[in-house]
Amino acid sequence: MSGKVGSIRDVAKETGLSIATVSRVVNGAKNVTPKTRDRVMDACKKLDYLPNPAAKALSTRKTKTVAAIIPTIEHSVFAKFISALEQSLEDGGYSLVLAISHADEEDELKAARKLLGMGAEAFILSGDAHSPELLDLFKRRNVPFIVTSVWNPTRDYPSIGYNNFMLAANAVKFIASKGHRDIAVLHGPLLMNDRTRMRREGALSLQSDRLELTFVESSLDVAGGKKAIREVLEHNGKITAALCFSDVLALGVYMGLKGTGRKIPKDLSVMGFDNIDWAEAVEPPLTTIELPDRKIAAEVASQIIALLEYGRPIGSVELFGKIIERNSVSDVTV
Amino acid sequence: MSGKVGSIRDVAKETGLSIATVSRVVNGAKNVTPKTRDRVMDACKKLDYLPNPAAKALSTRKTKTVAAIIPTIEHSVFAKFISALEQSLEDGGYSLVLAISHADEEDELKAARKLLGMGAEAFILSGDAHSPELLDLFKRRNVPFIVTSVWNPTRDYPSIGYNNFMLAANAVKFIASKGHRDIAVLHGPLLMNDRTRMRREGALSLQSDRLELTFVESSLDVAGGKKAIREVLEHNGKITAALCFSDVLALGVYMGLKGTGRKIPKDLSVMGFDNIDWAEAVEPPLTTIELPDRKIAAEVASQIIALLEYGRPIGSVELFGKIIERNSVSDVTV
DNA sequence: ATTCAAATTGTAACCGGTTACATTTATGAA
DNA sequence: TTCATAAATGTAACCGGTTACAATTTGAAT
Repeated sequence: MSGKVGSIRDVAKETGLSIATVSRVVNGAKNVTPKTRDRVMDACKKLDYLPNPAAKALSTRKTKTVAAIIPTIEHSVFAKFISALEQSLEDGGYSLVLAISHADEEDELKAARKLLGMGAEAFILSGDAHSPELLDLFKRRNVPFIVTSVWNPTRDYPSIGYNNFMLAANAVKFIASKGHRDIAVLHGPLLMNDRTRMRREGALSLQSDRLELTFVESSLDVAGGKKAIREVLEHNGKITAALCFSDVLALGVYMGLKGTGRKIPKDLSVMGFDNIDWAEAVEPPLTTIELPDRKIAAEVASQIIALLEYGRPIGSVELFGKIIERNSVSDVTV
Repeated sequence: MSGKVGSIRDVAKETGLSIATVSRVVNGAKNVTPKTRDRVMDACKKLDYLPNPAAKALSTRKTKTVAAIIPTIEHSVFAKFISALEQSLEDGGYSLVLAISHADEEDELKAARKLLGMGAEAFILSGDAHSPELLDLFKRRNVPFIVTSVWNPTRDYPSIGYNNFMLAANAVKFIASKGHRDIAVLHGPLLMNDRTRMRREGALSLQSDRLELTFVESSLDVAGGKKAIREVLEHNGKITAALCFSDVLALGVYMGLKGTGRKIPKDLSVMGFDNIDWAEAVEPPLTTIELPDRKIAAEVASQIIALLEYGRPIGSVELFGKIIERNSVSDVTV
């Protein structure tokens, strides 16, 4: 399709200079006369010259491209993360290429092969469950990668994220501190989602004879939360609070209560996870945990760039969530 | 970083064959002896060989990469679109590279330059407002592109999407058919968003002495819808229905009504746009317009591939929205 | 066994950049 | 003016694939 596009030799011919000189000015080398620089720049403009990326990548062996593989882009947490990542990478002169794994290790592996085949220089993975084959592939080819969303210092590769176990434990503690003794914990699918699993374990670690936790798994959407809260309330009338491992589930709880006569937070306290953009606008405003997704993205980008540009090794870093207290969880009314 | 990776000449050496033959088997040419094929494949596996994409792109002048520039990824409509696009392109052997324009023509132009510099062979743009410089750049370099989300057969470049003017007009007609005469129309920022502008005009075209439309602009999020509905209801008590050009605004309306004593749909009918995944789960279930975003993505992908592979020219295509009637708009109670 | 076309494999040029090294030009001190 | 040195520019090899064309092998027919 694309018609003839000017090459560096065309520019050289146009200016009467050599391709080496053209290359120098295009790459901003300092040792060129201002006069020649201008001459070349004019010719570039005139010929509409853009360096051929393939040629450049071939001779420098650098594509300035990093890959991210995420389970889905259709959840705002990931969308926000990707958006921030793209921004940070861009600022550092790198491009982001994206693939979706659908939370499937096989798909992730296939995506990684493809992205490698596109020249990705480093990888950003999500979560803590990856096929051994993928890890092996990275090791054999010496491809740097970071795992995000989770923080797990026990692995031999770097992870940047939060401690899901702690986050959930802290949320439970917060609710318990309001006097709640019977708490429903709503979460999305456990299968292939170690983030959710870690949160569940964190909550579970606080279970005791003074604190009864009822776990309900549902699809990770509003309909799931709605269905889940209705079911659990029907079977267990003592529950006074619902902890949702995702704000969309919390919205489901809001909707599930409509028409039941129960009010939030008088009859049921609800707490979310993520601090999604509408968490404050909902009625009553949702108490939730703000996750530092943009910060993770920035940290990931800066570490990857530091590695790729200066060989500085990547270290794991833990980032912390913050409870945003609004009006959806109240002291238990005796 | 990456350690030595095998090149095609290494594989040739390993097998004792020539690089041409290796290239043939790697690319699945038919005229190779099965025996040689196996020999090469084994060596590839053994040496962990992956063809260098830059070299391949350089000699074939094909990157198998298409670019999409979208205003934001943080709205589910775009996220869904991108997800579907990635899928369809992938199935056709192409990769998607993504950039975010923040609904800014300058950013869009910059992104396009960068993506061109990454070797994108075709572009997918969103909406109908683009800098002339960008259009000119594409024309000069003969880069194929499609505009999506909108359908506008008057332009000299192809667009695949829906007719926003008609969509909004139909929505207004639908609400009016239930007997409503005073309708609030809530929409996001008009600035830099021709989709919203076209919808507004479509609604406006139905304004008459029998049909009073009150337009309210707000930020495109739940908080915006909430604030907007409260304001408009305060100033105009006759309003019996709210048409929201986005489901998130509709959710804002739901929230805005809480505590005011007004009920949906008894006191206020509300209709959305998008049929977002939770539209059905909300209480009462939201009547809205389903937009064929996945279908657009599939259509866009298949046309782009047909062009890139077989030179088949791209044609504009109009896709239609569909009103999904649930329980949030009712006949006006006199 | 010989011949010849068809099938397989090899050789080498080319894609469009970068860069080490060689060459030319500019600068300034003697 | 002359020469030493530094700065600017040029030459050509190289990155790792693809592919036209040449060379070789295979196999069927005579």
